[in-house]
Amino acid sequence: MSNEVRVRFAPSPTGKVHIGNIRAAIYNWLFARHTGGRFLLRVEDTDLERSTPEAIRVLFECMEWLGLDWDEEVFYQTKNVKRHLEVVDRLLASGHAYKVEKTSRDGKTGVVTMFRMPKEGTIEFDDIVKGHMAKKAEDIQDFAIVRSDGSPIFHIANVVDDIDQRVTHIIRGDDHVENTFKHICIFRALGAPVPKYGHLSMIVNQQGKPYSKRDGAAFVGEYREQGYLPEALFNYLLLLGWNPGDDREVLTREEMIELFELEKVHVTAAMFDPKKLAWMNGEYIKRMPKDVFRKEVQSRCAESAGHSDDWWDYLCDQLQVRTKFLNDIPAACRCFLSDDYEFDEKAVAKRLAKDGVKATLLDLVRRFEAVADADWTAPTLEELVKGLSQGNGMGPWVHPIRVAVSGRGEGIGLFEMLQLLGKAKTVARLRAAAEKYCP
RNA sequence: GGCCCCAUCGUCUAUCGGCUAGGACACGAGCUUUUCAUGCUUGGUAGAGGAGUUCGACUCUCCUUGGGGCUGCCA
Repeated sequence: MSNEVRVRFAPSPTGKVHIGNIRAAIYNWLFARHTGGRFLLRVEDTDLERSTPEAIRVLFECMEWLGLDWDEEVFYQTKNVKRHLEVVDRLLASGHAYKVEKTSRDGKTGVVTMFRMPKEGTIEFDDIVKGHMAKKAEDIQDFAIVRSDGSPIFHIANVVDDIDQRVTHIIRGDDHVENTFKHICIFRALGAPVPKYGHLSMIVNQQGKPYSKRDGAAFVGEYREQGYLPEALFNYLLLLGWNPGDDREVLTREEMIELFELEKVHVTAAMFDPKKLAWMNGEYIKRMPKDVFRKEVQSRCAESAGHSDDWWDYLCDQLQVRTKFLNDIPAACRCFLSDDYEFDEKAVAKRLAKDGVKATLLDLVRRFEAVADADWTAPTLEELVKGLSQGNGMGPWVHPIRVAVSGRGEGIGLFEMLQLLGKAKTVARLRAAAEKYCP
Protein backbone atom coordinates (compact mmCIF):
# COMPACT_ATOMS: atom_id res chain seq x y z
CA MET A 1 0.00 0.00 0.00
CA SER A 2 2.73 2.42 0.94
CA ASN A 3 4.70 1.76 -2.21
CA GLU A 4 1.77 2.65 -4.41
CA VAL A 5 2.79 4.86 -7.29
CA ARG A 6 1.48 8.41 -7.06
CA VAL A 7 2.14 10.83 -9.87
CA ARG A 8 0.83 14.25 -10.59
CA PHE A 9 0.28 16.57 -13.47
CA ALA A 10 0.97 20.05 -12.15
CA PRO A 11 0.40 22.74 -14.74
CA SER A 12 0.34 26.42 -13.96
CA PRO A 13 -2.82 27.97 -15.31
CA THR A 14 -1.16 30.95 -16.92
CA GLY A 15 -2.27 30.16 -20.46
CA LYS A 16 -4.01 27.57 -22.54
CA VAL A 17 -2.58 24.06 -22.22
CA HIS A 18 -0.43 23.21 -25.16
CA ILE A 19 0.71 19.91 -26.58
CA GLY A 20 3.93 19.83 -24.60
CA ASN A 21 2.07 20.14 -21.32
CA ILE A 22 -0.57 17.68 -22.25
CA ARG A 23 1.95 15.10 -23.36
CA ALA A 24 3.43 15.30 -19.87
CA ALA A 25 -0.08 14.67 -18.57
CA ILE A 26 -0.49 11.73 -20.93
CA TYR A 27 2.77 10.15 -19.81
CA ASN A 28 1.91 10.65 -16.16
CA TRP A 29 -1.55 9.22 -16.69
CA LEU A 30 -0.26 6.21 -18.59
CA PHE A 31 2.43 5.60 -16.02
CA ALA A 32 -0.15 5.65 -13.24
CA ARG A 33 -2.57 3.41 -15.09
CA HIS A 34 0.22 1.01 -16.07
CA THR A 35 1.50 0.67 -12.56
CA GLY A 36 -1.89 0.68 -10.93
CA GLY A 37 -1.00 3.87 -9.15
CA ARG A 38 -2.79 7.16 -8.82
CA PHE A 39 -2.81 10.12 -11.14
CA LEU A 40 -3.26 13.43 -9.37
CA LEU A 41 -4.01 16.85 -10.72
CA ARG A 42 -2.48 19.85 -9.08
CA VAL A 43 -3.07 23.37 -10.25
CA GLU A 44 0.00 25.44 -9.54
CA ASP A 45 -1.62 28.80 -9.30
CA THR A 46 0.85 30.60 -7.10
CA ASP A 47 1.63 33.10 -9.82
CA LEU A 48 -1.37 35.22 -8.90
CA GLU A 49 -0.71 37.80 -11.55
CA ARG A 50 -0.80 35.44 -14.47
CA SER A 51 -3.08 32.62 -13.36
CA THR A 52 -6.64 32.80 -14.61
CA PRO A 53 -9.85 30.87 -13.88
CA GLU A 54 -10.36 30.68 -17.63
CA ALA A 55 -7.09 28.82 -18.05
CA ILE A 56 -8.16 26.37 -15.35
CA ARG A 57 -11.48 25.82 -17.06
CA VAL A 58 -9.74 25.17 -20.39
CA LEU A 59 -7.38 22.78 -18.67
CA PHE A 60 -10.20 20.67 -17.26
CA GLU A 61 -11.96 20.70 -20.58
CA CYS A 62 -8.93 19.52 -22.51
CA MET A 63 -8.15 16.78 -20.03
CA GLU A 64 -11.68 15.52 -20.10
CA TRP A 65 -11.69 15.60 -23.88
CA LEU A 66 -8.59 13.44 -23.98
CA GLY A 67 -9.91 11.06 -21.36
CA LEU A 68 -7.29 11.99 -18.78
CA ASP A 69 -9.18 11.38 -15.59
CA TRP A 70 -7.56 12.09 -12.28
CA ASP A 71 -7.97 10.11 -9.11
CA GLU A 72 -8.29 12.52 -6.23
CA GLU A 73 -9.71 15.94 -5.70
CA VAL A 74 -7.92 18.67 -7.63
CA PHE A 75 -5.20 20.18 -5.49
CA TYR A 76 -4.90 23.95 -5.71
CA GLN A 77 -1.48 25.13 -4.73
CA THR A 78 -2.71 28.45 -3.38
CA LYS A 79 -4.80 26.57 -0.82
CA ASN A 80 -1.68 25.14 0.71
CA VAL A 81 0.09 28.44 1.32
CA LYS A 82 -0.12 28.16 5.08
CA ARG A 83 1.71 24.85 4.95
CA HIS A 84 4.33 26.24 2.60
CA LEU A 85 5.11 29.04 5.01
CA GLU A 86 5.23 26.72 8.01
CA VAL A 87 7.80 24.67 6.21
CA VAL A 88 9.77 27.80 5.38
CA ASP A 89 9.85 28.63 9.08
CA ARG A 90 11.30 25.22 9.75
CA LEU A 91 13.97 25.83 7.12
CA LEU A 92 14.69 29.21 8.64
CA ALA A 93 15.01 27.66 12.07
CA SER A 94 17.29 24.91 10.87
CA GLY A 95 19.49 27.33 8.98
CA HIS A 96 18.55 25.98 5.56
CA ALA A 97 17.00 29.30 4.70
CA TYR A 98 17.70 32.93 5.42
CA LYS A 99 16.21 36.32 4.78
CA VAL A 100 17.89 38.97 2.75
CA GLU A 101 17.07 42.30 1.20
CA LYS A 102 17.03 42.05 -2.56
CA THR A 103 16.17 44.13 -5.55
CA SER A 104 14.24 42.24 -8.19
CA ARG A 105 14.52 42.56 -11.92
CA ASP A 106 11.61 44.90 -12.11
CA GLY A 107 13.21 47.15 -9.57
CA LYS A 108 11.24 46.51 -6.41
CA THR A 109 13.28 46.11 -3.25
CA GLY A 110 12.23 44.01 -0.29
CA VAL A 111 13.09 41.16 2.02
CA VAL A 112 12.87 37.70 0.50
CA THR A 113 13.58 34.30 1.96
CA MET A 114 16.33 32.38 0.25
CA PHE A 115 17.06 28.68 0.33
CA ARG A 116 20.66 28.02 1.27
CA MET A 117 22.28 25.59 -1.14
CA PRO A 118 25.02 23.31 0.11
CA LYS A 119 28.35 24.84 -0.78
CA GLU A 120 30.16 21.65 -1.62
CA GLY A 121 29.53 18.16 -2.83
CA THR A 122 27.65 16.84 -5.81
CA ILE A 123 23.92 16.49 -6.14
CA GLU A 124 22.96 13.39 -8.05
CA PHE A 125 19.88 11.53 -9.12
CA ASP A 126 18.98 8.80 -11.54
CA ASP A 127 16.49 10.16 -13.96
CA ILE A 128 14.20 7.44 -15.28
CA VAL A 129 14.41 8.80 -18.79
CA LYS A 130 17.65 10.75 -18.89
CA GLY A 131 19.80 8.47 -16.83
CA HIS A 132 22.27 9.51 -14.20
CA MET A 133 22.40 13.24 -13.55
CA ALA A 134 24.95 15.06 -11.49
CA LYS A 135 25.75 18.63 -10.71
CA LYS A 136 28.18 20.28 -8.35
CA ALA A 137 26.39 22.10 -5.57
CA GLU A 138 28.68 25.08 -5.97
CA ASP A 139 27.28 25.59 -9.47
CA ILE A 140 23.86 26.31 -8.10
CA GLN A 141 23.04 29.62 -6.52
CA ASP A 142 20.86 30.10 -3.47
CA PHE A 143 17.35 30.81 -4.66
CA ALA A 144 14.29 32.63 -3.41
CA ILE A 145 11.46 30.63 -1.87
CA VAL A 146 9.32 33.41 -0.40
CA ARG A 147 8.62 36.73 -2.09
CA SER A 148 8.92 40.04 -0.33
CA ASP A 149 5.13 40.15 -0.17
CA GLY A 150 5.23 36.95 1.88
CA SER A 151 3.94 34.59 -0.80
CA PRO A 152 5.70 31.26 -1.38
CA ILE A 153 7.49 30.70 -4.64
CA PHE A 154 7.22 27.71 -6.96
CA HIS A 155 10.25 25.86 -5.60
CA ILE A 156 9.03 25.56 -2.06
CA ALA A 157 5.37 25.21 -2.95
CA ASN A 158 6.12 22.49 -5.45
CA VAL A 159 8.23 20.45 -3.08
CA VAL A 160 5.91 20.82 -0.11
CA ASP A 161 2.90 19.85 -2.20
CA ASP A 162 4.71 16.83 -3.55
CA ILE A 163 5.44 15.81 0.02
CA ASP A 164 1.87 16.48 1.11
CA GLN A 165 0.41 14.63 -1.84
CA ARG A 166 2.89 11.80 -1.25
CA VAL A 167 4.06 11.93 -4.83
CA THR A 168 6.42 9.08 -5.63
CA HIS A 169 7.40 9.89 -9.20
CA ILE A 170 7.78 13.31 -10.71
CA ILE A 171 7.31 13.16 -14.46
CA ARG A 172 7.59 16.57 -16.02
CA GLY A 173 9.16 18.65 -18.71
CA ASP A 174 12.81 18.83 -19.50
CA ASP A 175 12.89 22.47 -18.54
CA HIS A 176 12.77 21.41 -14.90
CA VAL A 177 15.99 19.42 -14.74
CA GLU A 178 17.96 22.25 -13.21
CA ASN A 179 15.24 22.79 -10.65
CA THR A 180 15.47 19.16 -9.70
CA PHE A 181 18.91 19.64 -8.18
CA LYS A 182 17.50 22.46 -6.09
CA HIS A 183 14.39 20.56 -5.13
CA ILE A 184 16.34 17.52 -4.04
CA CYS A 185 18.19 19.77 -1.60
CA ILE A 186 14.89 20.98 -0.19
CA PHE A 187 13.58 17.44 0.25
CA ARG A 188 16.76 16.56 2.07
CA ALA A 189 16.72 19.67 4.25
CA LEU A 190 13.22 18.66 5.27
CA GLY A 191 14.19 15.06 5.88
CA ALA A 192 11.65 13.95 3.34
CA PRO A 193 12.19 11.06 0.91
CA VAL A 194 13.27 12.26 -2.52
CA PRO A 195 10.87 11.07 -5.20
CA LYS A 196 11.97 9.46 -8.45
CA TYR A 197 12.26 11.76 -11.42
CA GLY A 198 11.61 11.39 -15.10
CA HIS A 199 12.22 14.36 -17.34
CA LEU A 200 10.50 14.52 -20.68
CA SER A 201 12.11 16.14 -23.68
CA MET A 202 10.37 18.94 -25.42
CA ILE A 203 8.23 18.87 -28.49
CA VAL A 204 9.62 21.26 -31.07
CA ASN A 205 7.83 22.98 -33.91
CA GLN A 206 8.58 22.49 -37.57
CA GLN A 207 11.34 25.01 -37.44
CA GLY A 208 12.95 22.76 -34.86
CA LYS A 209 12.38 25.34 -32.15
CA PRO A 210 10.64 24.69 -28.85
CA TYR A 211 6.99 25.62 -28.88
CA SER A 212 6.56 29.02 -27.40
CA LYS A 213 3.34 30.60 -26.25
CA ARG A 214 3.21 32.23 -29.63
CA ASP A 215 2.82 28.97 -31.53
CA GLY A 216 -0.93 29.24 -31.82
CA ALA A 217 -1.56 25.83 -33.34
CA ALA A 218 -0.02 24.14 -30.35
CA PHE A 219 -2.97 24.66 -28.04
CA VAL A 220 -4.87 21.48 -27.32
CA GLY A 221 -8.26 23.13 -27.68
CA GLU A 222 -7.50 24.13 -31.23
CA TYR A 223 -7.06 20.55 -32.32
CA ARG A 224 -10.46 19.83 -30.96
CA GLU A 225 -11.93 22.76 -32.85
CA GLN A 226 -10.23 21.64 -36.03
CA GLY A 227 -11.97 18.30 -35.89
CA TYR A 228 -9.27 16.07 -34.54
CA LEU A 229 -10.30 13.06 -32.55
CA PRO A 230 -8.97 13.06 -29.00
CA GLU A 231 -7.84 9.46 -29.40
CA ALA A 232 -5.78 10.42 -32.44
CA LEU A 233 -4.08 13.35 -30.73
CA PHE A 234 -3.46 11.21 -27.67
CA ASN A 235 -1.97 8.41 -29.75
CA TYR A 236 0.14 10.75 -31.83
CA LEU A 237 1.51 12.61 -28.84
CA LEU A 238 2.32 9.34 -27.14
CA LEU A 239 4.37 8.26 -30.14
CA LEU A 240 6.38 11.45 -29.95
CA GLY A 241 9.06 10.04 -27.73
CA TRP A 242 7.85 6.55 -27.04
CA ASN A 243 7.03 3.40 -28.97
CA PRO A 244 5.68 0.02 -27.99
CA GLY A 245 8.84 -1.77 -29.06
CA ASP A 246 7.39 -3.14 -32.27
CA ASP A 247 5.96 -1.64 -35.44
CA ARG A 248 2.53 -0.90 -34.08
CA GLU A 249 1.56 2.74 -34.20
CA VAL A 250 -2.18 2.87 -33.81
CA LEU A 251 -2.84 1.53 -30.36
CA THR A 252 -5.91 1.12 -28.23
CA ARG A 253 -5.95 2.80 -24.87
CA GLU A 254 -5.70 -0.63 -23.27
CA GLU A 255 -2.59 -1.47 -25.26
CA MET A 256 -1.04 1.83 -24.34
CA ILE A 257 -1.64 1.24 -20.67
CA GLU A 258 -0.30 -2.26 -20.88
CA LEU A 259 2.82 -1.38 -22.83
CA PHE A 260 3.79 2.04 -21.54
CA GLU A 261 7.09 2.18 -19.74
CA LEU A 262 8.82 5.32 -18.63
CA GLU A 263 12.20 3.70 -19.16
CA LYS A 264 11.52 3.57 -22.87
CA VAL A 265 10.73 7.24 -23.23
CA HIS A 266 13.22 9.06 -25.41
CA VAL A 267 15.71 11.58 -24.24
CA THR A 268 15.77 13.57 -27.45
CA ALA A 269 13.41 16.31 -28.46
CA ALA A 270 10.78 15.37 -31.02
CA MET A 271 9.48 17.47 -33.84
CA PHE A 272 5.75 17.77 -34.18
CA ASP A 273 4.55 16.63 -37.61
CA PRO A 274 1.04 17.82 -38.45
CA LYS A 275 0.96 15.55 -41.51
CA LYS A 276 1.38 12.44 -39.47
CA LEU A 277 -1.17 13.62 -36.96
CA ALA A 278 -3.58 14.13 -39.86
CA TRP A 279 -2.89 10.61 -41.06
CA MET A 280 -3.43 9.30 -37.56
CA ASN A 281 -6.70 11.16 -37.37
CA GLY A 282 -7.85 9.55 -40.60
CA GLU A 283 -6.94 6.15 -39.20
CA TYR A 284 -9.09 6.77 -36.15
CA ILE A 285 -11.98 8.03 -38.23
CA LYS A 286 -11.80 4.90 -40.36
CA ARG A 287 -11.93 2.78 -37.25
CA MET A 288 -14.87 4.58 -35.68
CA PRO A 289 -17.93 2.37 -35.25
CA LYS A 290 -20.35 3.17 -38.05
CA ASP A 291 -23.07 4.46 -35.81
CA VAL A 292 -20.68 6.76 -34.00
CA PHE A 293 -19.43 8.17 -37.26
CA ARG A 294 -22.97 8.64 -38.43
CA LYS A 295 -23.83 10.60 -35.33
CA GLU A 296 -20.83 12.83 -35.94
CA VAL A 297 -21.98 13.42 -39.48
CA GLN A 298 -25.57 14.16 -38.56
CA SER A 299 -24.62 16.45 -35.72
CA ARG A 300 -22.53 18.47 -38.13
CA CYS A 301 -25.19 18.77 -40.78
CA ALA A 302 -28.00 21.14 -39.89
CA GLU A 303 -30.40 20.00 -42.65
CA SER A 304 -30.26 16.38 -41.68
CA ALA A 305 -33.96 15.68 -41.80
CA GLY A 306 -35.87 14.14 -44.68
CA HIS A 307 -33.71 11.15 -45.44
CA SER A 308 -34.07 7.53 -44.50
CA ASP A 309 -31.73 5.63 -42.26
CA ASP A 310 -30.59 3.60 -45.23
CA TRP A 311 -29.78 6.75 -47.13
CA TRP A 312 -27.63 7.97 -44.27
CA ASP A 313 -25.92 4.64 -43.85
CA TYR A 314 -25.02 4.61 -47.51
CA LEU A 315 -23.69 8.16 -47.43
CA CYS A 316 -21.69 7.60 -44.25
CA ASP A 317 -20.24 4.39 -45.61
CA GLN A 318 -18.93 6.30 -48.56
CA LEU A 319 -17.78 9.21 -46.47
CA GLN A 320 -16.03 7.52 -43.60
CA VAL A 321 -13.06 6.14 -45.45
CA ARG A 322 -12.21 9.47 -47.04
CA THR A 323 -12.66 11.75 -44.07
CA LYS A 324 -9.47 13.06 -42.52
CA PHE A 325 -11.01 15.73 -40.34
CA LEU A 326 -14.44 15.82 -38.81
CA ASN A 327 -14.60 19.45 -39.83
CA ASP A 328 -14.50 18.47 -43.49
CA ILE A 329 -17.83 16.73 -43.16
CA PRO A 330 -20.23 19.66 -43.64
CA ALA A 331 -18.63 20.67 -46.93
CA ALA A 332 -18.57 17.08 -48.11
CA CYS A 333 -22.28 16.66 -47.32
CA ARG A 334 -23.49 20.00 -48.53
CA CYS A 335 -24.51 18.94 -52.02
CA PHE A 336 -26.61 16.09 -50.65
CA LEU A 337 -28.56 18.18 -48.20
CA SER A 338 -29.12 21.39 -50.05
CA ASP A 339 -29.48 22.61 -53.60
CA ASP A 340 -27.62 25.68 -52.50
CA TYR A 341 -24.13 24.24 -52.82
CA GLU A 342 -21.06 26.15 -53.89
CA PHE A 343 -19.19 25.66 -57.13
CA ASP A 344 -15.46 25.47 -56.82
CA GLU A 345 -13.94 27.84 -59.36
CA LYS A 346 -11.04 25.65 -60.26
CA ALA A 347 -13.20 22.59 -60.69
CA VAL A 348 -15.60 24.52 -62.90
CA ALA A 349 -12.78 25.87 -65.04
CA LYS A 350 -11.21 22.48 -65.43
CA ARG A 351 -14.27 20.33 -65.96
CA LEU A 352 -17.19 22.44 -67.12
CA ALA A 353 -15.98 25.55 -68.87
CA LYS A 354 -14.74 23.69 -71.90
CA ASP A 355 -16.00 23.14 -75.38
CA GLY A 356 -18.12 20.07 -75.85
CA VAL A 357 -18.98 19.62 -72.21
CA LYS A 358 -22.39 21.17 -72.60
CA ALA A 359 -23.35 18.71 -75.30
CA THR A 360 -22.04 15.85 -73.20
CA LEU A 361 -24.08 16.91 -70.18
CA LEU A 362 -27.26 17.49 -72.12
CA ASP A 363 -26.84 14.12 -73.79
CA LEU A 364 -26.50 12.59 -70.34
CA VAL A 365 -29.64 14.35 -69.22
CA ARG A 366 -31.58 12.60 -71.97
CA ARG A 367 -30.10 9.24 -71.14
CA PHE A 368 -30.62 9.62 -67.40
CA GLU A 369 -34.21 10.69 -67.91
CA ALA A 370 -34.80 7.45 -69.72
CA VAL A 371 -33.70 5.43 -66.71
CA ALA A 372 -36.59 4.00 -64.74
CA ASP A 373 -36.80 5.27 -61.16
CA ALA A 374 -36.42 1.75 -59.85
CA ASP A 375 -33.20 1.36 -61.80
CA TRP A 376 -31.64 4.51 -60.41
CA THR A 377 -28.80 2.76 -58.59
CA ALA A 378 -25.06 3.13 -58.63
CA PRO A 379 -24.35 -0.11 -60.54
CA THR A 380 -26.91 0.67 -63.24
CA LEU A 381 -25.65 4.20 -63.69
CA GLU A 382 -22.11 3.01 -63.83
CA GLU A 383 -23.08 0.52 -66.48
CA LEU A 384 -24.75 3.25 -68.47
CA VAL A 385 -21.75 5.57 -68.46
CA LYS A 386 -19.36 2.74 -69.05
CA GLY A 387 -21.31 1.93 -72.18
CA LEU A 388 -20.77 5.47 -73.42
CA SER A 389 -17.06 5.31 -72.92
CA GLN A 390 -16.76 2.12 -74.93
CA GLY A 391 -13.78 1.05 -72.92
CA ASN A 392 -11.85 4.26 -73.36
CA GLY A 393 -12.10 5.49 -69.81
CA MET A 394 -14.97 7.38 -68.28
CA GLY A 395 -13.08 10.55 -67.51
CA PRO A 396 -14.84 12.72 -70.08
CA TRP A 397 -18.19 11.87 -68.47
CA VAL A 398 -17.34 11.31 -64.86
CA HIS A 399 -15.58 14.57 -64.13
CA PRO A 400 -18.13 16.99 -65.56
CA ILE A 401 -20.98 15.10 -63.91
CA ARG A 402 -19.28 15.28 -60.55
CA VAL A 403 -18.67 18.97 -60.72
CA ALA A 404 -22.13 19.66 -62.07
CA VAL A 405 -23.98 17.82 -59.33
CA SER A 406 -21.71 18.60 -56.40
CA GLY A 407 -19.76 21.72 -57.33
CA ARG A 408 -16.54 20.02 -56.35
CA GLY A 409 -13.85 17.95 -57.95
CA GLU A 410 -13.67 15.53 -55.08
CA GLY A 411 -16.06 13.56 -52.98
CA ILE A 412 -17.53 10.12 -52.62
CA GLY A 413 -17.79 7.66 -55.49
CA LEU A 414 -19.61 9.33 -58.35
CA PHE A 415 -22.31 6.76 -58.99
CA GLU A 416 -22.99 6.38 -55.32
CA MET A 417 -23.33 10.13 -55.27
CA LEU A 418 -25.90 10.06 -58.06
CA GLN A 419 -27.82 7.31 -56.35
CA LEU A 420 -27.98 9.34 -53.17
CA LEU A 421 -29.10 12.44 -55.01
CA GLY A 422 -31.83 10.67 -56.93
CA LYS A 423 -32.83 11.02 -60.53
CA ALA A 424 -34.75 14.26 -60.34
CA LYS A 425 -31.99 16.24 -58.66
CA THR A 426 -29.28 14.76 -60.81
CA VAL A 427 -31.04 15.67 -64.02
CA ALA A 428 -31.98 19.13 -62.83
CA ARG A 429 -28.46 19.90 -61.69
CA LEU A 430 -26.89 18.58 -64.85
CA ARG A 431 -29.15 20.79 -66.91
CA ALA A 432 -28.64 23.87 -64.76
CA ALA A 433 -24.87 23.52 -64.65
CA ALA A 434 -24.68 22.99 -68.40
CA GLU A 435 -26.56 26.22 -68.98
CA LYS A 436 -24.75 28.24 -66.37
CA TYR A 437 -21.14 27.16 -66.65
CA CYS A 438 -20.58 25.58 -70.04
CA PRO A 439 -19.65 27.62 -73.08
C1' G B 1 29.85 33.65 -20.35
C1' G B 2 28.96 29.41 -16.66
C1' C B 3 26.55 24.70 -15.70
C1' C B 4 23.56 20.51 -17.53
C1' C B 5 21.48 17.51 -21.50
C1' C B 6 21.12 15.69 -26.56
C1' A B 7 22.69 13.87 -31.88
C1' U B 8 20.00 7.19 -37.19
C1' C B 9 16.23 8.76 -43.72
C1' G B 10 12.89 15.58 -44.53
C1' U B 11 9.90 13.91 -39.82
C1' C B 12 8.64 10.06 -35.76
C1' U B 13 11.48 5.88 -34.79
C1' A B 14 13.87 0.15 -34.60
C1' U B 15 18.78 -1.38 -33.59
C1' C B 16 20.64 -2.55 -26.76
C1' G B 17 29.03 -4.82 -30.73
C1' G B 18 27.86 -8.54 -36.22
C1' C B 19 23.71 -4.04 -40.69
C1' U B 20 22.57 -6.17 -47.21
C1' A B 21 20.69 -0.23 -41.12
C1' G B 22 14.05 -2.20 -40.51
C1' G B 23 9.04 0.27 -39.99
C1' A B 24 5.64 4.59 -40.18
C1' C B 25 4.42 9.69 -42.06
C1' A B 26 5.56 12.61 -46.28
C1' C B 27 7.19 12.23 -51.45
C1' G B 28 7.66 9.45 -56.55
C1' A B 29 5.88 5.28 -59.70
C1' G B 30 2.29 1.48 -60.54
C1' C B 31 -2.24 -1.67 -59.78
C1' U B 32 -7.54 -1.81 -58.06
C1' U B 33 -9.71 -1.51 -66.77
C1' U B 34 -14.30 6.06 -63.50
C1' U B 35 -13.30 10.70 -60.25
C1' C B 36 -11.78 11.89 -54.86
C1' A B 37 -10.29 8.39 -51.49
C1' U B 38 -9.25 3.57 -49.36
C1' G B 39 -6.38 -0.82 -50.21
C1' C B 40 -2.16 -3.25 -52.34
C1' U B 41 2.73 -3.29 -54.85
C1' U B 42 7.06 -0.53 -55.48
C1' G B 43 11.24 3.46 -55.44
C1' G B 44 14.61 6.99 -53.43
C1' U B 45 16.62 9.24 -49.03
C1' A B 46 19.93 8.20 -42.75
C1' G B 47 24.09 6.74 -38.41
C1' A B 48 27.24 15.27 -37.84
C1' G B 49 32.93 15.25 -38.08
C1' G B 50 37.51 13.34 -35.96
C1' A B 51 40.36 10.14 -32.78
C1' G B 52 40.41 5.74 -29.67
C1' U B 53 38.76 0.59 -27.65
C1' U B 54 37.70 -3.99 -30.44
C1' C B 55 38.48 -9.47 -34.82
C1' G B 56 34.41 -6.17 -35.75
C1' A B 57 31.19 0.09 -33.94
C1' C B 58 25.34 3.35 -35.55
C1' U B 59 25.92 0.95 -31.00
C1' C B 60 31.40 1.84 -25.90
C1' U B 61 35.19 6.25 -24.60
C1' C B 62 37.14 11.12 -25.68
C1' C B 63 37.34 15.64 -28.55
C1' U B 64 35.09 18.96 -32.09
C1' U B 65 30.75 20.79 -34.28
C1' G B 66 25.65 21.56 -34.06
C1' G B 67 21.02 21.85 -31.19
C1' G B 68 18.43 22.50 -26.59
C1' G B 69 17.69 23.62 -21.31
C1' C B 70 18.84 26.46 -16.95
C1' U B 71 21.35 30.63 -15.03
C1' G B 72 13.98 35.47 -11.96
C1' C B 73 10.82 38.12 -5.74
C1' C B 74 7.80 32.84 -13.54
C1' A B 75 6.42 28.05 -13.28
